[in-house]
Amino acid sequence: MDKHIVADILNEIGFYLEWKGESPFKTRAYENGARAVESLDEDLETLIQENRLGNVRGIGKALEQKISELVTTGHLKYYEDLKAEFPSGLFELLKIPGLGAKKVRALYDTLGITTIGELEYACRENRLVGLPGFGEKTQQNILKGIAHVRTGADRYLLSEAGVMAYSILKKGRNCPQIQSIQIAGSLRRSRETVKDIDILASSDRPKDVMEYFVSLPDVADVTGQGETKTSVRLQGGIAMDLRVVSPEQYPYALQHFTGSREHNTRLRHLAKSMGLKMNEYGLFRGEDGQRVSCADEEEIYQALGMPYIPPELREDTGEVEAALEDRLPKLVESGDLQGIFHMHSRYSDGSDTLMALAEETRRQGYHYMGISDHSRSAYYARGLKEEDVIRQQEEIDKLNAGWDDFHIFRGIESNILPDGSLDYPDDFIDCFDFVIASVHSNFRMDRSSMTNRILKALENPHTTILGHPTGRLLLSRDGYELEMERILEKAAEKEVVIEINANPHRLDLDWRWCKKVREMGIRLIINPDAHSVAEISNTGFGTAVARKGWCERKDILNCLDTAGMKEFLRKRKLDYNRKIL
DNA sequence: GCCGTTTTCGGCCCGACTGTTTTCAGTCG
Repeated sequence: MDKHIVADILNEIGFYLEWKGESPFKTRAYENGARAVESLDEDLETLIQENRLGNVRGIGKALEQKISELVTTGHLKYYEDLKAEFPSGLFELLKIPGLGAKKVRALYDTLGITTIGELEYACRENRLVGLPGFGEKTQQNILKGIAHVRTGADRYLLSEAGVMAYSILKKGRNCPQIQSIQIAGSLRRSRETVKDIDILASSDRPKDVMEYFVSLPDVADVTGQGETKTSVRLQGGIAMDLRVVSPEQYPYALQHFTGSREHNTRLRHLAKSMGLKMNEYGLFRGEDGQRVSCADEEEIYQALGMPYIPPELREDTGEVEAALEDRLPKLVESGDLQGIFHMHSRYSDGSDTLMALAEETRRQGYHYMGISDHSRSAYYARGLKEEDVIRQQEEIDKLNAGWDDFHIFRGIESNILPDGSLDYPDDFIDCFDFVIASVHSNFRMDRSSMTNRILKALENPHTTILGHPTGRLLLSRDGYELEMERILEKAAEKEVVIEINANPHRLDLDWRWCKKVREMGIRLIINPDAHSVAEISNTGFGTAVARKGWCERKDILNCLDTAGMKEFLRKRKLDYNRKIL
């Protein structure tokens, strides 16, 4: 059972318990449990089988038992009994911004509302006005909220949100009252999708700054405005929060608003145990309330007895413990990448020539690129027939002869056919320097068939890289069902490299798995999956994923220099030829 | 319901903003 479903059910239980007037700490325990499950970086079923679920922070005996029952049997009696006490639909109402358990209950108790449709009707009939705790404004906001929920756009790709955020940031830098300004929140942590944009600024004149922002043409609607915080919705539909603090408060506020909430909660607990109080305005000594002076985030972490934790790691997945024990990874950086693989040219479905791709890649400071157009069965993408491959390789050889500081590797993105075989016969496929094996068809196989299909591709000695391992498209398509642990074990055994596909719609492998992959000694490669010159810069999103996945330079194959990469690929082919002899 | 160098009971992170209220509950992050 998918962990997101389990988390939803725990949240739903929390909602019912709150409704019933249970202890707020108990309802929070369910919500914390839901978050803990949501952010697991291991397979839930494995954790249960190995009896390790109870070790997860936030999951105690009771939740362990309930989650186990739910996952192993597909049912949870406690939940089903509880749910039966309530009309269906109530939980859906929580999706509307501004509605929580208390207000939903009030709507039900007074007007009998159980669905979003009924709620909308009641608002249009003006029935909410006059209810205790409700008024004209609340009713309007609920209608707006319903409209927004119906658009379905509650999350945005990192790339999309990033573009909008940078545009705002740029304008903010033109505001003379602003001293410092920076993107915070999940965007700064490079989450693959974000719900909103958080911008933090420092100024001695916060009011002017607020006014400057709400008057920007990007702002479609102001949803809240206070002395230090303004909330707006931008033209593109995404919500943005702007916080303004004083220059002295800025480092603390940056740390605070970068989050994650879970990371900050951990830090505040730790601070408390050290006799300190921590909030967005500072780190304060308990005895005299004096601020511990910190010039930047680094000094805040130092004051808490640990080295600086980069934003990408601040997800409460062990980074605080690692920092305290001084075993944080030295994260890979964009400048560490020496070259990029997985590029499509006009030979298949790319829009630029080999020459154009090579020139731009070289211009961006890389020393090599790996061309991998689609293989022959990819009709939809004009996959290469054998004679096309030969033609392309001749062109590559010619181009390579013209450079001494750049190299094009000759590869292919081979479809993994439904039976797990690759797309060209063995005696032909040997002509490539590398092969990226990817699934592009028959996504709806059952878990075990899909796993076996990919395992077979990994067994194939020609497979150098496993491309976009889950096939997910963020916000539109879940990845195919597969047993990732078995895939990874096989990749480790066969020394197959796992791709971090940097296309912002994919970001696949997910960062939550990357940590495990590197612990297993498997190498990852950050690939743009570029179909044009413009998409070469996607690579940066892949680097962000690698950083979120705790990866160091040594974990990433394309940190090898040209000679190292040539040697790596040559050795793999040698090993293969030895095996077939 | 969870958790623990204050450890098996007794706490549980912290603050901003809104809308309704006339001092604060609810929601959000």
